[in-house]
Amino acid sequence: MSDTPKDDVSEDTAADRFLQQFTGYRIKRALLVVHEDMTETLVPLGLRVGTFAPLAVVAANPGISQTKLSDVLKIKRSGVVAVVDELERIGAIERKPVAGDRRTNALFMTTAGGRLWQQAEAAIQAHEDRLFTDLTDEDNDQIRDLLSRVILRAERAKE
Amino acid sequence: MSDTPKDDVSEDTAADRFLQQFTGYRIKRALLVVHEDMTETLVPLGLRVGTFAPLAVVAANPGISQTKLSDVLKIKRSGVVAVVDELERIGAIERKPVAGDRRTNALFMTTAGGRLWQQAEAAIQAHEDRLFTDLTDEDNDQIRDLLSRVILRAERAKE
DNA sequence: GTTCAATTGTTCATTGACATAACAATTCGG
DNA sequence: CCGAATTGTTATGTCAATGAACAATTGAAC
Repeated sequence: MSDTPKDDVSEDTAADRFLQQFTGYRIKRALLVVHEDMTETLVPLGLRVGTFAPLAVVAANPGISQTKLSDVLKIKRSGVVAVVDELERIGAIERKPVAGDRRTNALFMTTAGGRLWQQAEAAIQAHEDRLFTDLTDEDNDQIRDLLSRVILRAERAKE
Repeated sequence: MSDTPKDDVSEDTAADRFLQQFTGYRIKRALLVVHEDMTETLVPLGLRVGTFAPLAVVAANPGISQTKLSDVLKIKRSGVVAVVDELERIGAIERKPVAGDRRTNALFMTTAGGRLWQQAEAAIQAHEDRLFTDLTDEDNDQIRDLLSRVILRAERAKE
């Protein structure tokens, strides 16, 4: 990546600056780099960006159902199946039957899954510290607060 | 969307808050809602989120090559082909041969494309104003500055 | 109680937005 | 001039997510 031809740097950055006048584009680019670094962080643990969040939710909500999980993650039930399959296949969580309702699966972390989650959480924390190290704690609070307000604002507008 | 079953609001928002402790997840959620609103904004004009940025770059850089466009957009040349195909098919831009190099395409906006771009830019500006209306101008400057620093930081770290 | 509607998890086909690899045509460098 | 590099292109795959249909099960009306 260090050998990128930069015969035209000024024009490149000018075009880049032009595009970044749009906040939406800026968010996309930010997500791109964060996603990439997060992938590198999780792969050694056998996780992906798409399995980290589900694992986090199950860790914090033992016995949660798949439908509930789909609500929290804002993805469809059909999408949850694949993710839960994967996490079960690597032995991190397991589906258990629920007493009063034979339709529902209750999701629990295994003990191995608990260890995995500990590692993953620490690794992601380090990843965020590393990625956002230029930012002060104040900056971090700000960016998170501002993003939250964007999310809330937009979701309220959808109703 | 207004009839979402909310029998369990407190737990939902708790789980949500838990997930949003991760800035990466927050960015993803923010992008999700922004992307959705942006789509609704662009579809009436015959554009998509994925064609807006290329159109913007061609508008600001008449005669740009596809390879150059792929650099600016941070996508591969093969991906540019489909996007340019689409923009050419709807009559917004056109490929023109370059004098000294028969390999290269120079991309230009058509006059219809110019009108389209004017509308699209105004529409997206309105979309951002609407979506970020809760935020002060200061907030907006901050969020954009912070995202930029995240992007720069991460891209520098990749080298 | 029975029956009809709703819920849960699942499968399958599809989409969107990319990436990778190979390729022909063309241009460039020594 | 010839081999290396560049440009656009095609074909193929991947990743994340969606939508539609489905069987099993549960809930509600009455």
